[in-house]
Amino acid sequence: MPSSGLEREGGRVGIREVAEAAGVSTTTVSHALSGRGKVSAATADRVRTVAELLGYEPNRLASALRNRRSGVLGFVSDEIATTPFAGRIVLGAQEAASSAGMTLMVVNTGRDPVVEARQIEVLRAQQVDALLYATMFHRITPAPRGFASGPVVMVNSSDPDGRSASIVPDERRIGREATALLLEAGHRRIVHLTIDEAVPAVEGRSAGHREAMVGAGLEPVVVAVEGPGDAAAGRRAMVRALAAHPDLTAVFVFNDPMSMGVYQDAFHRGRSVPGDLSVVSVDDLELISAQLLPGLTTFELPHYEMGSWAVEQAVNLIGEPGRAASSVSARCRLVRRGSVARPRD
Amino acid sequence: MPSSGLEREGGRVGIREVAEAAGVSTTTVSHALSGRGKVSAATADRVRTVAELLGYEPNRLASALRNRRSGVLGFVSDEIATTPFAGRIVLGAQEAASSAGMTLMVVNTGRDPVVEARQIEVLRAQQVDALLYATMFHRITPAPRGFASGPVVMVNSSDPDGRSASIVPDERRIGREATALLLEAGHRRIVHLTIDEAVPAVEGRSAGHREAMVGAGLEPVVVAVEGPGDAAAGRRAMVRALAAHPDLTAVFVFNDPMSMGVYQDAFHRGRSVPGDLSVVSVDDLELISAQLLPGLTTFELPHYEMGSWAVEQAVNLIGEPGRAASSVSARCRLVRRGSVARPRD
DNA sequence: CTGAAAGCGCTAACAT
DNA sequence: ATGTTAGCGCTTTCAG
Repeated sequence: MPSSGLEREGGRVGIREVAEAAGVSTTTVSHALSGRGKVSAATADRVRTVAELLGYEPNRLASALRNRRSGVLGFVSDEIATTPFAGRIVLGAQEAASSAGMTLMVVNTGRDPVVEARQIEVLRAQQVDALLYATMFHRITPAPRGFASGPVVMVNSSDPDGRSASIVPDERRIGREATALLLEAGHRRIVHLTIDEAVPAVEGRSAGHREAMVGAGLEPVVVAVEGPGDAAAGRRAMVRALAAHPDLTAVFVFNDPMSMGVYQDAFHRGRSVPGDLSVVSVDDLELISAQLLPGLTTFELPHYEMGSWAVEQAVNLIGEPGRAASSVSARCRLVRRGSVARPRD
Repeated sequence: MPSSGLEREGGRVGIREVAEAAGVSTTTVSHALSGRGKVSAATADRVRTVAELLGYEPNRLASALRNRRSGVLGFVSDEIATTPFAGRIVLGAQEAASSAGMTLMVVNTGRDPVVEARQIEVLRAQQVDALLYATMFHRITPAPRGFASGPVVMVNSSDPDGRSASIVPDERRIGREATALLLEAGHRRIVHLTIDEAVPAVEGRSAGHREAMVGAGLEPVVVAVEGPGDAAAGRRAMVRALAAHPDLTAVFVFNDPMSMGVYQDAFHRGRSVPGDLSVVSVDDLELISAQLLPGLTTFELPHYEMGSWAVEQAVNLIGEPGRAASSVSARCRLVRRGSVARPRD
């Protein structure tokens, strides 16, 4: 920050210039600045002052080359532009990396295996110390091939054979807790609106729902429509649900876009949320959940936390080859807005 | 990709191992692989084959150190987690960088000047060749201080004194074209719904709207409510607009979240979109625009294009100190969905 | 057309 | 406590 005017006396100032100006060797400068070797407090101080005065800034490339450690984490994501999910993961990763003195190098694969391979190669060439492999939707997918130079941790996806560290949302728990919320509000005629894809998010939430219903002595009813899980799917699901169960009072919806469709259907029928229909959802896409009227009560997917956990994990694993790779399910926070109430009857 | 099994004969394979295996010097390998020096076709071929066989991968850090060019672009964004905008900019930047053989190092400032300064320092220490400075909302803001080692290009924001290269959306044109669209559909009683913030997006769109209205011999009417520009603001604006102009047939809305509020208001009044009310908007946040019923006709903000343009610009500027920094306004594409129709009367 | 050698900026044995 | 020195892996004069 201080612009002493002394900076850059005819060229970039490196450790050598500092050494010269302080009247010591480069070794001493290195030691003084890193605090590693033994340097007298006096010289250390002088070196630091001189360095600051000269506006010295270490060249991390040079030290990376020497240390065989770049201080850079490779972040590969399958998709970055469609939802704010990617941003939340990146942000979490970003901030954790920053606290660990590391930086993120971000690449995107667009879910193309060829691009993925090429991008991982780029990251490897940049000597990244670890690889974060993030997917925007919870999936089970093999860990990326071709990165052997350090730990790999998967974010929002997991390895079929659980060999890589990974963190995913606890889907089943979401299902249980969402249903419990409705149950506690006094609902009995609850239906779960979802899509029929064989992915962990669908299966987990559904399983959790069934579990909670059965636990309450109720018959679970699940309406699964063809995906993708958007507002149109939500409308279709609602139509089918009401056809079969005209007296339902609450729905647990797979995700926020579908919930938006549920609201649309309710409006068209002149039924009010939450007066005539309570809804709990999953995602907390604020663009939807906070803008809907009434606000949507929904479980936040823990993208930020998954990103930061993954970085912490990766950082701990760097340099410890055989460390146990832990796989974690993250609990999801409920964001209460206005879409759940006691049933009328 | 080929796993010959010969790779890593007891350690990382570098240019030296390749040289040895091919029976030439490291110089020749370097020349052969980069195509720069003069090497006979035969040796060049042999070197390439051997390199591939050994699974050789250049260490970009080493070459960066030597070349004083890292091949890395610093990407600093003010906010990355709330909208998909950031993702689109990053994606555009990402892909352009990739085609130019460069990589992106992403940092986030959370709009905190202290964090910003620190992050830029980190980027500088990583020897990034250029800096991209992106904001998620179009603003006028001074170019970042403290980066003198290469070009800076601003994305979605511009320098008050226009010294840095920058690209922003052509807001005024959006205003003109949106209004023209409504005019062409036959509307006359049009109101512009916006917020009262002194930012280029608000002012530009509004100016364009007035221009188009005046050009059509109509009196422009603008309803600006207090921000932020969310669904609630859209509802408030709609209430005020209808109070003053009960017979309006179309609205040009500042952004998609506000348009969502406009839809909500219309539903509550039992008026249909686009039957009773046409709406044109700006953003193309697909989470909203494609999920509303009917789909929202809206101008897409050119985030992807801005990201890629910025990278191309930066790449061209690297190594050309005194090059002219161009500032550009990007035209925005209209995405037609179902929210505009001819007026009833 | 090919190779020897210097050096990018930093760190860490190994002296002193 | 401080300095000498040898590299990290690559590129590039400059000689041959």
